[in-house]
Amino acid sequence: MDNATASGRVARDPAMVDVARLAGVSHQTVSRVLNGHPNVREQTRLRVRAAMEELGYRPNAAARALVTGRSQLIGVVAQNSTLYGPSSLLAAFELAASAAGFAVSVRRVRELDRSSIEAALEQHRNQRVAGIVAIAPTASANEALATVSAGVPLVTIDGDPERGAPLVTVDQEAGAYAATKHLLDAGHATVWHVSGPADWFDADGRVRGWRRALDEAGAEVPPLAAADWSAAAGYRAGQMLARMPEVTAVFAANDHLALGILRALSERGRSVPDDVSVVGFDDVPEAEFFIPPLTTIRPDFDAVAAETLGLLLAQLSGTQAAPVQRTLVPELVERRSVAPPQR
Amino acid sequence: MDNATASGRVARDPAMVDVARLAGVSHQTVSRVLNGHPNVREQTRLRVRAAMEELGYRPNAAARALVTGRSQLIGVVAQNSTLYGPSSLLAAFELAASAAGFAVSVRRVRELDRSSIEAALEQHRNQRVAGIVAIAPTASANEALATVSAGVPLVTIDGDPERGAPLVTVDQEAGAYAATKHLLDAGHATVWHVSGPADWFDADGRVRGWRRALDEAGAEVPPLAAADWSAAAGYRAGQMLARMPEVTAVFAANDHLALGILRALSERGRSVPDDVSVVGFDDVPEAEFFIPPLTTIRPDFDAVAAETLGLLLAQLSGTQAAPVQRTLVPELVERRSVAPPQR
DNA sequence: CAGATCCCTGTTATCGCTAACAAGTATCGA
DNA sequence: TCGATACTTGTTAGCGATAACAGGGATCTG
Repeated sequence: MDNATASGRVARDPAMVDVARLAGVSHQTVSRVLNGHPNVREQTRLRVRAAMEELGYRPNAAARALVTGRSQLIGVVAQNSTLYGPSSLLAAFELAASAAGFAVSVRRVRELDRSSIEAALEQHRNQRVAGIVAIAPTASANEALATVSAGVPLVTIDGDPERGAPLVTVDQEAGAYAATKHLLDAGHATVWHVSGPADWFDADGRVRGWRRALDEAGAEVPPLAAADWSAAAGYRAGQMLARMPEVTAVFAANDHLALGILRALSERGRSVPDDVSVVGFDDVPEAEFFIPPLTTIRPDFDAVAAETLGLLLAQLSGTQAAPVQRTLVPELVERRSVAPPQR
Repeated sequence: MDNATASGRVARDPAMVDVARLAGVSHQTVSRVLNGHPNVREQTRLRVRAAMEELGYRPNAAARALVTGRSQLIGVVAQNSTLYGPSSLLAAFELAASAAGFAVSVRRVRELDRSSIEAALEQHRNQRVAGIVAIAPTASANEALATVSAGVPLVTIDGDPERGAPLVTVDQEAGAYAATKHLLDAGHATVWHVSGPADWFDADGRVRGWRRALDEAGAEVPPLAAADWSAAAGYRAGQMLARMPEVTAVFAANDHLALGILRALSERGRSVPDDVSVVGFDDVPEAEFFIPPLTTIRPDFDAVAAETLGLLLAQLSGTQAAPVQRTLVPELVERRSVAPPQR
């Protein structure tokens, strides 16, 4: 019972053999045309292409993946968060990958713990993804990744540089250093810091950059205000800082913290930047419209995404055997939340 | 040349036949165990599971997809944006799908035009995705979707209710109505509106809800301030509104517009909420820390994601033949940006 | 002009799985 | 006790592509 009868119509989606039959060639020749193999006569190529067009032929990725053992899929493991940085990164990566002809399969995990990450990697490998990208900004996530051999090319974003695995990061320390130095250069005696969650590398790097800038300037290192990434935590920290007259400059670990700090300062009548200067990190699109417009540090997420894809593709093509790490230095964006301290 | 020799080791990843050999059954029985088929003896099931464990067997999704014609993949078409609403929605959907055992393949398009969307759908179908979710909040996106028969279950989010296709939306009109009514109830003679981009359904619905509330109250309908979704556009609109003494209440189409408006008002010395009341839409996490904390409308993105997945799974199981539409009503979150008008 | 070489194309085997059918054993009611 | 009806398992045949090899015709070389 051939359901591809002389009528020319087939019940199922057209496959390679259907195209081959219509074009009067073998399915192998169709395959060659599809994959751009050089040794096909021009005339044949045209005939095959016409047949594909006519039947609305669409290659079956599953069949191809089965025989080659590799799909045109890149797996991503990410945390379930709407934090600006990770979200932007992911969006940028998806766009870059789509442009390169890869689909991106995203697995969100609730927590970046060992078992969640392992499960996510497992499922990616079941799908026979060509490579995996892990957005792993915490220590626990990195420990988990270290114990798991992916079996496929793996690139980590925002991970642990010590691990020696392929990695793309934003240079948090350089950004924090620039932010702090900018405040010191404006004439402040020292700079206070409201930090992100302790187990994030990003937060840690920003603390280090802040401290290094203070050390180099010989400035006193004030106590660290530990927070998380939320505006709420920034507000709480800001309520403390606002009460201390000696606080004239604050570097917040991200823009949302800075927003909370701005409100706390405003509520206590401390003017920004006249009484207190504030610098953030991330340059969220709306930072320019905070009150006042926020001076901040801008990482280039598009560049991070592009580098990540590049590293992954290099591993796929086997060009790159040794692990490679790339670090991107963010830039300072000056707005109106910084001024010299008042006399 | 069998490379799975008596040594028990295989060069390639273990396949079903390897498990079968070790467990002393046929590969079909392994398949049955894997798929939870009922008619397998308990003892056999255990033996097979043990063999799977021992070999570290992992099913090959490509092979399964090839034979069944369907993968455990859900394709998503989304625009390349970091707007809070779509991003949150996507993250929530990814989490829900992961929990249900589906991978989510995301294709980002730069623009929601016909050819981009068609290309994205095309690639999803090549992957033999089980179903597709389109985040299609603009008219052009919906036109494109209407002309394309997906050939697989398709659920649209934020799309055109007129199309009659399966759809999940937030009730923009109800949200906007509630926001506007809240301001009128506070005693304002009328409410001005800064709207989102004209070709978005979300923006359109919010305009309609705003107008309906005004009409019902018999209030004058002031000219519409058309903007996009950005804080920058809000700021520009705010600069106009701040100059007009008769403006005492503004409903912004989203929180970031509201942020820009707040800054513009602040710059011209018009106090919120004393001189002007403002309501936003979205309830971004940091809205509580705007100056002042923003009264806004909160859509439940988790619920939207859950409904979407539910609709898709229902279509997959064939339970749901007729197109179904679900609408979720957002809630008002009262903060401090609304007060009665000054005497 | 014979033999080697290059192009182009076709044939066959295979990837790892599920579907469909077949067949053997156990359980049951008459 | 015997046929009917489970339940459990195995055998065979694809799914739609690529890989490897084979072979025929044209072109090149000496």
